[in-house]
Amino acid sequence: MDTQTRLLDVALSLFAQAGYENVGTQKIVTEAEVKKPTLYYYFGSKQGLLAAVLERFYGPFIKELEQQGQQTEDLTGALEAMVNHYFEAARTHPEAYRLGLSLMYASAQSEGFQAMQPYFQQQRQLLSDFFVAVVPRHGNLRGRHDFLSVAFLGAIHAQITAAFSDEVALDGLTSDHAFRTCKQFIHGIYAG
Amino acid sequence: MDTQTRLLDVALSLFAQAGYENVGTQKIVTEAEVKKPTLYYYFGSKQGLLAAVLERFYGPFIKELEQQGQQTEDLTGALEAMVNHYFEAARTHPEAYRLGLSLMYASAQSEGFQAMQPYFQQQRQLLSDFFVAVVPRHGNLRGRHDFLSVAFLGAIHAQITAAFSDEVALDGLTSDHAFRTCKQFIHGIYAG
DNA sequence: ATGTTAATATACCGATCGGTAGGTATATTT
DNA sequence: AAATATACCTACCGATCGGTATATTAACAT
Repeated sequence: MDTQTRLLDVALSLFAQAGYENVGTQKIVTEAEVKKPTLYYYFGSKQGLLAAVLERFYGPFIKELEQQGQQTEDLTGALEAMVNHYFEAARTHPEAYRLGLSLMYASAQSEGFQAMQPYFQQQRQLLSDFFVAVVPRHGNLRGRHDFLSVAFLGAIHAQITAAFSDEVALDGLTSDHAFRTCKQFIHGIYAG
Repeated sequence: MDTQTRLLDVALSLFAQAGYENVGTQKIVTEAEVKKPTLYYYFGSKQGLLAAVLERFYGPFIKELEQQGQQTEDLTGALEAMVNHYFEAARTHPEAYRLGLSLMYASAQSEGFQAMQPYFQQQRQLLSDFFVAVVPRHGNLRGRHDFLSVAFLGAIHAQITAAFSDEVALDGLTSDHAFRTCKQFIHGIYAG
């Protein structure tokens, strides 16, 4: 494996485990078996390294999510597909997803938040656009697309966070779980 | 105002603005107009200071939440009361709430997460117990209390996070907003 | 007046932080 | 063969980190 990739892998792993601010560049290069200037040769700064780590995961993730948002005829189907997309990403790349989550909720001034913010806003915008596009077919959603996109993303994050916190219960993020999460969102708590 | 309180106020403010890991003890004592050993005289360590900051806010917060969870006859009313409790806390003590949120989603190994975890788990337990207690009156919730408590807390956090991120739109966390959040949770997206 | 304790300050510690100046071996291009 | 670019290295920087040994002051009880 080449040096760049090794640095990215190590950085992702350490950032996810201990938090971006708690991982020194020295620890990263030691574990990647290179010296410090090599890190700065490839990524320019610690921030640059974080940006590269995030782009590698969230770039493709959001691109795919965008395509699923196009399908606006079948509301239930589209929502379920999106939840599945999130769950699968969290299940197959838990470190990257966990890191992203922690950065989303970090303080607004922090380097970490600023690196993550673009991806977070893209998701919100994308979901908001989706609910707007869906309005013609579901008139009773009118004027609530912002509220709903926030609620939808919150519902997904909550389930993923819970899966993360219960040891390694990542296997719980199945398509069945996605179905229930989606159904709860659409029909409320009385729709078992 | 006495020295302890001044340290707690300054620490809360700085931790919330920049993140716990990004605030040095020197900055705290400078802003509180004391010297470093004074901080260590009262709180023993930086962690101890954080613990005291969190306890001052989340101690009373959870105690009140616990009382509201007792009322299990009126499901809708109780849920709405709890959402209102969260919203009011976030509106009146935005710094404390924001800090707590950021620590909840921090890496599990980090000092910050470990200081916040007890309060987070108490909330989850409390809500789970509530949904269990409610089952006799709402049989169709059976077996879903864990799922529902996660979803409910997620719904609340999502709305508060959104309010935090849109500049100072804290005023949006009204009882009307709480009503809508609660209704969405209970009846799903089709219940305008 | 004196001893005691609580509450501060001065001055410092070793460790680590992110980052860089400058050099070198190797491969590629001209 | 000369020039250039790539991919690393050794050795070091000033600043800041969390934390402390020790001295001093203020308040109060005896």
